[in-house]
Amino acid sequence: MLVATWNVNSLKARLPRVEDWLQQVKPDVLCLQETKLAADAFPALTFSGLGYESVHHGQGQWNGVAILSKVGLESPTFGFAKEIEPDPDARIISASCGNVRVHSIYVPNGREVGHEHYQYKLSWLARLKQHLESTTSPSHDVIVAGDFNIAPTDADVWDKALFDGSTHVSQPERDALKEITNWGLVDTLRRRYRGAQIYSYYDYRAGRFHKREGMRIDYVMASQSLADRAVFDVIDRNGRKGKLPSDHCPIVTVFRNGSP
DNA sequence: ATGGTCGCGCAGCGA
Repeated sequence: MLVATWNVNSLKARLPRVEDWLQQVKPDVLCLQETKLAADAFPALTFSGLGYESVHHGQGQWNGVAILSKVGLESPTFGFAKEIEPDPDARIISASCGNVRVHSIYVPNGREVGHEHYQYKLSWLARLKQHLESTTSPSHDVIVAGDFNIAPTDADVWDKALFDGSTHVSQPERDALKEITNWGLVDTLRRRYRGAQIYSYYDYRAGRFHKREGMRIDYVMASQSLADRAVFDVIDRNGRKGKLPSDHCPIVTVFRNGSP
C-alpha cells in the first residue's frame, strides 16, 4: 500500500498539480492539508473521476484536511473525539482505509514561542495524543500523516543557528511530539535515512528550494505493525518543482501487504 | 539590497 501526505497550500490553487500527481504516483491513500476550502467547494467529483473516494473537513479560507483513498474509506470522523476539548479549526480528519486507521493532520504553526498561538499548538498536540488514545490502539495498523509543523531534531532544519529560539524546534514542541511517537508511532522515513539533511518544506522566498534550505516538518507516522512492513520512503522533490508549486513536498511511504 | 513569495481576498495578515 502506497500512502502519501501533502500540504497543498490551497487545493483550489493546486488542483491541477494534485490531479497530475495522483495520475503519476497512483497512491492508495493521500492525506491532504491546507485545502483552504469550504465543504461545498471540495472537488470530490474530480477525485472520484480518478478512482478515489474522499472525505474533507474544511472551513474555507484557512486550514482544512482531507483523505483520499482507492482502498476503501469508512467511518470518517471530523475533528477530535467528542470527549476532547473541541478544536475551532479544521485540522484533523480520520477514516479507515482498508484495515488501516488513517489520520490526516495539520498541526498549528505556533507563530512565535510564547505567543497565544504557541500555547494553542502545545494544547493541540496534547489533544492529538488523547484522540489517538481514545480512538484506536497502537497495536493496530495506524497512520498519522500530515504537516506536524515541528522539526524533530536539528538534522531537520537547514540552519540550526537561524532557528535557535523559534518555533518548530523548541524543546516543548519536540517533547510534545515525542509524547505522540511514544504512544506507538514510527517516523519511517527518518528511520531509513538517519541524519540525512532532507526536507519537506521550503519557504517560497529567497530561492530556498533551489538552495536546499528547508525543514522536515511533514511525515508519515506508522504504528509498529505497519512500520515493520515499510519498504520505501521518499520526499518527492519533484512535487515542489515547476509552475505554481505548494511550498511543501509530498511524502510517500510504501508498505508491504500484511500477514507473512 | 536589511527583503526576498505565495494565497487569501482586496488590506494586510498568516505561513
